[in-house]
Amino acid sequence: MYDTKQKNYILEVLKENKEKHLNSEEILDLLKNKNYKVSQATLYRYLDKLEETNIIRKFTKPHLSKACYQYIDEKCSHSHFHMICVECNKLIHLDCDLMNNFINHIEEHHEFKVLPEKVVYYGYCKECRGEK
Amino acid sequence: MYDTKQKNYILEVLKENKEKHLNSEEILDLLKNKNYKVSQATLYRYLDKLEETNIIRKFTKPHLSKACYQYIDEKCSHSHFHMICVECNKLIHLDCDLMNNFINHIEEHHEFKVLPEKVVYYGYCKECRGEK
DNA sequence: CTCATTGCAAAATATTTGCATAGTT
DNA sequence: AACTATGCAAATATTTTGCAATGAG
Repeated sequence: MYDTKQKNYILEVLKENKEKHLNSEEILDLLKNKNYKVSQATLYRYLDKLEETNIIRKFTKPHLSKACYQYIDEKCSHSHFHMICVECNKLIHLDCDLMNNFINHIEEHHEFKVLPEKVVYYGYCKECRGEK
Repeated sequence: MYDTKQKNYILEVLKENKEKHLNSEEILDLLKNKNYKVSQATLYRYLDKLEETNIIRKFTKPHLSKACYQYIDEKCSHSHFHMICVECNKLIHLDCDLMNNFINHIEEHHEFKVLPEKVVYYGYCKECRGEK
């Protein structure tokens, strides 16, 4: 696989936004903001390769039409759950000590190995609960 | 919402395949096999309604382009959660006090009201873990 | 020089929508 | 009769592909 500026641009933007779930459009916007010229086709082609080689993670959610992508940082990516507000669609990261207790309990007592990175809780965020 | 044959056809097929994740095409095929005439538009429109009212669950997976749908069996009316094996696609019901505590903890300490019926844990079941 | 990569536009895929007709209450 | 649901085809949204031109090694 040849090393090209387009690939470096894409990786740069993904690394700078480790904490976010970016869809293709958002990535293209971020690239444009930096005056990096990358076509949509190139982006999709490279995202596929990055996912295959486990450098990024691809997310699809039932209520979102676009797929999202996130750079995998061993330090943080594996250690949190995601919560999505069904009202405002906000994505919230849940960092919680109890989480690991819970995962371990399921593994030990219910014989199921939960993949934490795939956990998404749907519900109502602070703001949207207040509005009701 | 009026009661129509198309809706009954769709529900019938979904109920008969409770254990499976069906995509729109598969549902249309099953309908066709029974000589039930339902258009694609009607199917999508009714699937949306069924999901909104929590009669079926919609799944999207990063490696599948089409969404999948599954009837939620109401025979277990008590509160429980779902686990799905990413290897064999098996759906497992999880009845766990710790889980309820955890959900309550999130509500109290992380200010997010989780919708329990939408909780799905992805991971590896007993059998599929053994194979590795 | 060879072959991978890119960009463009067109195609493919999946889902949604407008509208006239049919069906339900 | 009033109003919802359906089917068709067209529209939309997202992603993928063919192909000629460009760039990397």
